[in-house]
Amino acid sequence: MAPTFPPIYLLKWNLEHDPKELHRLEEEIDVVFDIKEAKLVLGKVKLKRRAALELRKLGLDTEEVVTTESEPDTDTDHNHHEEQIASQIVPSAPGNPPAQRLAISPRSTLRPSDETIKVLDLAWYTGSLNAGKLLPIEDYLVYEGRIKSKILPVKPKQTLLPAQVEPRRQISTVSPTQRHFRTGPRKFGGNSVHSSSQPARLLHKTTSEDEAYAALPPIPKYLHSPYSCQRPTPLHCPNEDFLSELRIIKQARNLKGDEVGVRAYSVAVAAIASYPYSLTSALELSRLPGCGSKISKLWQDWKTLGHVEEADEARSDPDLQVLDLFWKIHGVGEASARDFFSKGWRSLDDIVEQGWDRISRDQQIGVKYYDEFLQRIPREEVEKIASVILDYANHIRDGFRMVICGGYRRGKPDSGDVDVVLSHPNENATHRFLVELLESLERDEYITHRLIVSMKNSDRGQNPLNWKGSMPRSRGGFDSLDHAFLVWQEPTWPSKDEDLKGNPDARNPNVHRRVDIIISPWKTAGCAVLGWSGGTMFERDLRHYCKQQLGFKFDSTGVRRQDNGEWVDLEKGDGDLLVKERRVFSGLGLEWRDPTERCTD
DNA sequence: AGGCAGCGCAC
DNA sequence: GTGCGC
DNA sequence: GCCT
Repeated sequence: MAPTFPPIYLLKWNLEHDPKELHRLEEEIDVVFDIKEAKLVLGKVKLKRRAALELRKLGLDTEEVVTTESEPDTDTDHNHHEEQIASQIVPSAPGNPPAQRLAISPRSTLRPSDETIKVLDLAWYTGSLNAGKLLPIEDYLVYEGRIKSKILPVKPKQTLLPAQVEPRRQISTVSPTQRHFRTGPRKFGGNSVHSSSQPARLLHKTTSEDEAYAALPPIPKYLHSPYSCQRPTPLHCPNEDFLSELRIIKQARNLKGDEVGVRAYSVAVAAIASYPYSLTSALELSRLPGCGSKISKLWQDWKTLGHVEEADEARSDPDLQVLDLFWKIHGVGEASARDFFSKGWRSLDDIVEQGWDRISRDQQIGVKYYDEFLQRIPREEVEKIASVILDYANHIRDGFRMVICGGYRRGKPDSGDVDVVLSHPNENATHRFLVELLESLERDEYITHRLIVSMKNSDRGQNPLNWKGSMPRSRGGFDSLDHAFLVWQEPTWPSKDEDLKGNPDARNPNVHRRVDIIISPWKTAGCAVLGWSGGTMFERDLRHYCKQQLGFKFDSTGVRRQDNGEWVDLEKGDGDLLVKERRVFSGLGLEWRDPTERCTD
């Protein structure tokens, strides 16, 4: 006789890429869909940390219960939730084997703080089925957590079923003559709990639409995620020509002030950029996250007509060309570009002649070095600049570590600016350091302008305690990082001495470059590196993922809880900056992505 | 039918 | 508060 | 514009 199971909540994690199996299990096990009704949580999880993360996603903030004897109840935290997951597993129906003492430690006092939630390996379920009775849970217990607090509403969203993609209206599907094959075997997660009792059923009646779907190359599993931070997005992809069109439309929308459009096109670009096959049909495209009917229509036009109308219009619109020219001035965004345009200005000369005093200092610098800032920086020069910075840093205080981030780290052959993150294992070394570094670089004439210097972290001039009001969230730590955005120019050139002899005001011919220097406290340096390395969408989605899925707030200064702002340390332990960055990935429940796989733009 | 990242700076 | 860059 |  099959045993009767207590109410079970099934974690979708690691099952979500196999929706059929997930559905089978959900039906076979009589799962509850609200974790609060469950006595037990099952999942294909092996790691405590992962289990805790998954619970957090569901709105349960837990701390591990060490399964030795009952911990001393020093727990004064009072989380008075009346109904909660009981500490004991009480089968919900009669007829279960009486001998199963499922609770680990006998607890007579049912104080709320004793409430724990247990996460078991799915194998417990299959094993129990096979045995015809409920097995002891000890061998299968992955994680036992005491509920610290219920988090606000953290949505259990993201179901990720490819089959739920709604069939689009007939877009004459170019028959996929060219079949694609995945590069590797499908991974179901090896140890999957195959089918003991229930034979696989047909989930769908086969309509022609379904057949069209079935004929498509399978979507790589990572593309089931709507978060680009969960996908490898290489610098180059098979659909770059189409992407170029989308990027043109996106920029046109940007110049027109259509923020939402920009967002939508950015999402679509990021998804297509991570798709490893050459697209063969609009239907195929419409399966990707962020790619709906509009994007599919654009692809169809592009494929059949050879061009995309909106992109053509953008290219040939002279007003847009002017807006774009202005927009490329450092310090000029979409709003200022249109503002300039509305003043009747049509060229950089117009700005200089008619508006020089009315534009900001940043914009003046942007105009002055317009051509130079648009020149790409070869990797070699990026490295040169970075090594100067590191040398100067170490000259002030030895032991600095540096990672060159930005496009360089993503593998681009050249960059628009230079981003370096510096840190030092000694916490004190980074404090108040940026000013010193800037002064020494200025002394040797590397820096021609400071665009911004932000020092929330360190002492800002006279007022050492000025920022303390904003510190309660980061206990015993720094709240932020120091950041300088500079105009950089190599001070020497081959014929310098000669030139100066002839003319004391001889011009330095080296190109002016924009350089970001970030000084991060060691304990959050992994976050800084991560936060400064990804493409725009990667970084956006990272923040979004943290908020939606984990209830965390991520930025380059660290990870904090959303509800109370408490700092979450994901970087504990030895290791260099890159190790710390990896810890952040795993602490956030994310698969490692090499920087070269964060090219979402 | 609401949300879309979220921060610090200049102005 | 808005605009900007990241 | 797409998602939930």
